Amino acid sequence: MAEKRQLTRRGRQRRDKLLAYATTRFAENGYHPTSVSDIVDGVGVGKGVFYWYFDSKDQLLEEILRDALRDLRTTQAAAIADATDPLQRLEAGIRASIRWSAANTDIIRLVNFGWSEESFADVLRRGRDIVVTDTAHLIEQAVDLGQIMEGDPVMMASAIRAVIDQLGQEYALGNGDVDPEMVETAVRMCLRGLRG
Amino acid sequence: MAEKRQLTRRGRQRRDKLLAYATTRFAENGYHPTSVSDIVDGVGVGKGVFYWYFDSKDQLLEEILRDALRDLRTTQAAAIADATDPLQRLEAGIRASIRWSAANTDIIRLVNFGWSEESFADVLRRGRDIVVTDTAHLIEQAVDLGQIMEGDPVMMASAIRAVIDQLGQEYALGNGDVDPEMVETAVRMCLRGLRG
Amino acid sequence: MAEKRQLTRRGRQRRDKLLAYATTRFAENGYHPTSVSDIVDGVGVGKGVFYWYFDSKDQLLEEILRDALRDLRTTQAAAIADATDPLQRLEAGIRASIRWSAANTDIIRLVNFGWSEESFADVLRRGRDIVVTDTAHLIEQAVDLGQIMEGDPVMMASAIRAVIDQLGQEYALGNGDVDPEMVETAVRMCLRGLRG
Amino acid sequence: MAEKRQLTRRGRQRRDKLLAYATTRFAENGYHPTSVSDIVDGVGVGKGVFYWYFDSKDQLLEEILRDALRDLRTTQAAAIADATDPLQRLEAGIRASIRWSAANTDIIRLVNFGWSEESFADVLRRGRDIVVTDTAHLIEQAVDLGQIMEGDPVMMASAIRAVIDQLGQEYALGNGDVDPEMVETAVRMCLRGLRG
DNA sequence: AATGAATGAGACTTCATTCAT
DNA sequence: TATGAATGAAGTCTCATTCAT
Repeated sequence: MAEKRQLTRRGRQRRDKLLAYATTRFAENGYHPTSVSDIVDGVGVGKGVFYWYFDSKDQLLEEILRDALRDLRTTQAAAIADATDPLQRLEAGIRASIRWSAANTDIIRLVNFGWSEESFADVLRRGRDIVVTDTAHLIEQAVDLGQIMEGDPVMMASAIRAVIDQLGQEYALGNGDVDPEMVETAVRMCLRGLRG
Repeated sequence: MAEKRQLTRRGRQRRDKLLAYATTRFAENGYHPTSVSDIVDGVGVGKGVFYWYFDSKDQLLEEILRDALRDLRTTQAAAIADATDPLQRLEAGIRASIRWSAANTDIIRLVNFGWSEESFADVLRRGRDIVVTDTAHLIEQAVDLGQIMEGDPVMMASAIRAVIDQLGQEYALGNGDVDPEMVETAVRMCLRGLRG
Repeated sequence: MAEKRQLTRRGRQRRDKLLAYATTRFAENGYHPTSVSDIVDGVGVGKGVFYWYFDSKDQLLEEILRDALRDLRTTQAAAIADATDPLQRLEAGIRASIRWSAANTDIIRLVNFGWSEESFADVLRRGRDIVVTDTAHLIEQAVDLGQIMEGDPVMMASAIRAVIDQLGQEYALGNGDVDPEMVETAVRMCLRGLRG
Repeated sequence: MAEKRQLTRRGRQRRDKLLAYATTRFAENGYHPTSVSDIVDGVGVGKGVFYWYFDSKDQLLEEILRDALRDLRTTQAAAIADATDPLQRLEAGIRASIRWSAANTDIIRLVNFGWSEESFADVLRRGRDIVVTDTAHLIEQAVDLGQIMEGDPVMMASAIRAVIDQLGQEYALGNGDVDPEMVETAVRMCLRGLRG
């Protein structure tokens, strides 16, 4: 219901505010320790507002996760559009992902949490499979061209994603900036490792 | 209180049983969704027993995490004891870690969860710093010998750990076995990436 | 406020639509489980409209009940107008009541519910006392004429009403029709029982 | 769960106390207006106690209704056991039912309410069918013996039950006593009406 | 030692009602 | 007039923890 409600501009703003505040609090405090009351108090609205815009607390987190993974994928797609060489596309994707990761450390934390409960893990599996599959395709192409060594492309893609998330989150400088050395380290770890 | 109690042999068995069952349930179901009642019902004891052996549910998880990280460190130390060459010690450590990871997927899930709440993250930070520092030391030695390229050793160690956890968990075959190809992929991704 | 508002023709139609829809839903679903939102959504108007026409959800039910009892009394009065003999008037009243009961099973259900909460029971007491008193008067007259045996007329009237409501509701055939055999059974149960 | 818990004597007493208090409050105040808090506060226990003994507020009412109908049936069965003549058994049953009705006005109110919501009506249908069927059997036998006039026995049984409930509730004198004149009126209304 | 009944704060959620637009 | 966003009190229910037995 709340899902399909037609929102006015002000409505959409409120919803976004709740979404943003909840994301921050969930990441800071943990999902369960953060109550719906905390959220609405923080935004300064009544408790009913929350349920006007969202079906439930669970559904809110699912939406945060789904949106985030969709956003990541869009970002990656845009980043690799310019290059044509698979290896260059791979590198561009990695760089974009790290930046995204550093700019969304809250989300990374939430994703980490999400894997710990089956209902959220379902959402994540769907979303992550897409992202990993995209990368795996590039790897396959690079393998076909002899650019990188053979091996299970999905496994490699998975490892790459792990490095990106970990470093992106751990070495974010705040306000979305990234330590450039970290980006180079990540790229190097991934690509030199892949090269034949 | 419960921490220092002197336990009989039967007492220690009970405690271990609770610990093991809780680990499994937390990993399957999530920490918060698993109630203390679930745990004691599953083990077939009364609720008082739980609070006889543990101060609180939180403290139980902290103990699980602490024990696990200590166990991992011990395992790694044993694995690298035989070799003397830093790079060989690194490789041995990676292989041992992956096996450990695959044999303890439950724990990896719990660790993932633990990072999402500050009180548990504290415990993890302490434990993981040790593990990562161990690896970083090896990397430094290898760098000094010119075996691998220069760079922030802690950052590299962090990336390695990410790959290990991810692949170890994702490609565990059940009952602690590991896909050998996966181990090779992980080692290769880590080491070739590091080599000059 | 809403009580005395002067309504346009369209206004009255809307109000009646709300009244009718609410009656049906309350009867089907129960009063409390049916929310004001259910009602306005079902009629296809905004929530403000509801509070334009009714002071509250409670007041709406009170009005439904009051209207219904008034309608029943009017129906009965019309039905017994033709006859002059008390016993014949009684019988005519019973027949009319049963038909009304069968045509208003929704209302009977709501009346049943109404007795379970004091504020509605107040309304019902007032309305039902009138109906029962009317019947009791007829009984008194019949007793005076020796047509039926002596006894507390109010009590007898009360029993008659119980039979009518029960059979009327239970053996309604839908769309207001009544099983003729049921009417005869009811009349017989009431009158033969009364006769000296 | 709560359903099957093995209760100590003290446990059963507590449960019964809650059951009794809830019945009274539901009857006085209405089911929905009476909150679980009202009940536990009234009995002077914590809120968790309620959910230790009952699965939900709904389930509690269902149990009240089921127990009551079972009790009524038992009472009726005991009352008619002595007589052998169908008509005498019928009369004995009516007298017993009225006494029961007068002694359980709270229940009658709750039953009335129960019919207004489908989930409770289900329970009632099952319970009442049994009671009505018992009576209908006696009627059939009496018809076979030519003691009362022909007609749908279930319908007649239904009408009898309506009279009993109505008069029993309305003319209860408190503390379970009954106006004897009322009992006679009820018996007379029912039996003289049935006689051929 | 052990049990499991009891506690009560607090979680999520609903909904009658109000009011800005 | 009409809408539907907003309010917030109140409802049902859970669960970590305590404690009498």
